[in-house]
Amino acid sequence: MGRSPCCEKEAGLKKGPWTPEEDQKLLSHIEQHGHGCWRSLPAKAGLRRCGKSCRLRWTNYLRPDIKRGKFTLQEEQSIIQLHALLGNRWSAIATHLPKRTDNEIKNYWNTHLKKRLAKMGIDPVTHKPRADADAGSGTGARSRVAAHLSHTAQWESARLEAEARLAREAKLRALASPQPAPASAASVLDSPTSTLSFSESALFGAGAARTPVQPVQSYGDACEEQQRFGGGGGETGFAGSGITFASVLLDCSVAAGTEQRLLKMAEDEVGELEDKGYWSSILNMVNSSMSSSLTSEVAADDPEMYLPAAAAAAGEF
DNA sequence: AAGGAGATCAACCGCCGTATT
DNA sequence: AAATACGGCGGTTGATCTCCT
Repeated sequence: MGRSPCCEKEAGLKKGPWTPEEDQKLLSHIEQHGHGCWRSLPAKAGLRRCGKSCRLRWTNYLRPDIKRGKFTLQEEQSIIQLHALLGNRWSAIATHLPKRTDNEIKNYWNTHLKKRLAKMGIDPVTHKPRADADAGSGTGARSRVAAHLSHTAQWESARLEAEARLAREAKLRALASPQPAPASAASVLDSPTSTLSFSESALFGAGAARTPVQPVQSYGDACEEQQRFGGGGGETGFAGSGITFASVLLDCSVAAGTEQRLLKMAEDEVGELEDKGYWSSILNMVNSSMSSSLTSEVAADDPEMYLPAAAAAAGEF
């Protein structure tokens, strides 16, 4: 025998949109008793819904700490950056967007951002410029940026490796230290809908508070730039997200004190690159390409100058 | 004003990892 | 160790809304 069921499966449960009456029942029940076991909640609350439906309604709509309405530019930037870093891990992305649900972010990505990136010539899945987006481009800055983009595949594999490594380390740390993470830290890191563990959140920097990602370079600028170049020019937009992607990755490594290992890993990953300046050189390239057309808030030429900013920003990530 | 097309978003579905027995 | 429940996640659907002709 496995675990005993907390409630029996029931036929004839209601589906579809929730009525205000149902919302009220669910809301008042949770306010009074908490949700407890979702499976048994509908019966207790007098609802003819399955527990799953109740949980979804609560987490995506009824929770008081949910922000609704239009996404701000900064939120858009954060989503794009985080998507480049994490892929379709909506709950993980939601962890870094206070008061936004994973469902809302997912919907916004699918209906708005994906299309916008595609319009800018960026593949929304890989965050790399589409092959056809280069056709007809010829300006110096854009060519230079395009030349740098071959590194993105290396970035991608290095990123995945780094993520896995940091997750492993976080898990080991959690196992090594018997005392649980402070409740405050855990709670700040939780998103309204995500149950992402503290150890997983540690991916983004040990002890980092959960605040929105502070973009180093404005996605808005990239959009403007894209408009200036016209619809086909995706490279600039990509460079815009690329530099923040770089900063995000560096932020993680600096904050977690793993930059040396990350550098080593990157070297292994990109065999043809020989020295530890790999990440710095990428940053340099991206920065220099950006500096030709965009005003960057980071040191454009010297990656060493960039690092303190990254370390400072790590606290925000 | 009517109808069609596209956009939006709440909700469902199926799968997976973890907890429990 | 195996079986099962449960909660959570990401993908998808379909009802509704908005815009265009």
